[in-house]
Amino acid sequence: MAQEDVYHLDDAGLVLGLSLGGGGGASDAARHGTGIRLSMETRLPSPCPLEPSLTLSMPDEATATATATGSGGGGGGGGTAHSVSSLSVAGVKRERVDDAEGERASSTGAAAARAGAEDDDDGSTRKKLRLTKEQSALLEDRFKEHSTLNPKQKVALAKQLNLRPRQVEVWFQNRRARTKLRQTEVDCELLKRCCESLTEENRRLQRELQELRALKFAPPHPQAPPSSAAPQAVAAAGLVPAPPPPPFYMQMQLPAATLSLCPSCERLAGPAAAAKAEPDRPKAATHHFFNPFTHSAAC
DNA sequence: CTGACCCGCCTGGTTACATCA
DNA sequence: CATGATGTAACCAGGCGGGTC
Repeated sequence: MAQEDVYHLDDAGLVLGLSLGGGGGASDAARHGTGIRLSMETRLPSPCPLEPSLTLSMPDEATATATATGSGGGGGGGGTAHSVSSLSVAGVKRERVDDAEGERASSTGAAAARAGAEDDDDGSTRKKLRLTKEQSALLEDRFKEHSTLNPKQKVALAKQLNLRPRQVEVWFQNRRARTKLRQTEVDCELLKRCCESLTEENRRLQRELQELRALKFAPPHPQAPPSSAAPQAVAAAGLVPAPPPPPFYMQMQLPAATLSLCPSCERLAGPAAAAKAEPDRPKAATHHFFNPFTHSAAC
């Protein structure tokens, strides 16, 4: 699924581009975000008050756009087809992973917790653990500090929470996914509003262009009052000093790449906060996950 | 130096289960 | 009490980067 719409209005010097993409064979684009991009630029005379240059994209746009030519099928290619068959081997694989975790986790606490978690497991159905409020609160606190954990931190946190390291790992994975989902929802809403604004702006410019053409080819009539539908042109001639209000994309003044949502307080973080670099990420965390908590200035 | 292999971690997507209205 | 909606722990396949040989 990929869609790209580019609107050209050359006579007015306006170029609008909106591309919505995501999965559809671009494996990394699908894996590293929704691939939603919106760009807009105008080509107007420099003294013109309408000089917006807006680019909206997902936080990890560099990765998404740079590698969007990969072969298809990646990501959630698992689907239901494999899931059915994988049920029979899930236990085996999980056991292998847990064994590895157990070896890495030298603490007896983790082993004890693991044994306790599997005590009542009959092997046919997976028991769903419900984390306590205290466990969730501590996990949230750590997630706000860092959205990823290195192995040492993971084991230490698991020990502290009396959980298996694997459980801590899964919790962080799910937490990142939830954060990203909410961020995507926010971005989509923003893009929707922006698109509506641009559509309206496009209509207005089309009308203005028609008016200008009508004025150009109309016979000269010095007594004629200025047309209200071509305010900018007439204003440029010094006749009416009232330009229309700036469109939505100009009111925002924020590149979407720097907009982020803090799931805790549901507020957007500004560009200055997003400009900071996350200092000490774990070694393998090279997937450009944007952590709104370490960057956010909104909360 | 380069390629194959392994390992650990990541992601998006899915499933299963608990909880609640 | 039954049921659908929702949240989330647990899982999967596949990809990537780093280390080793």
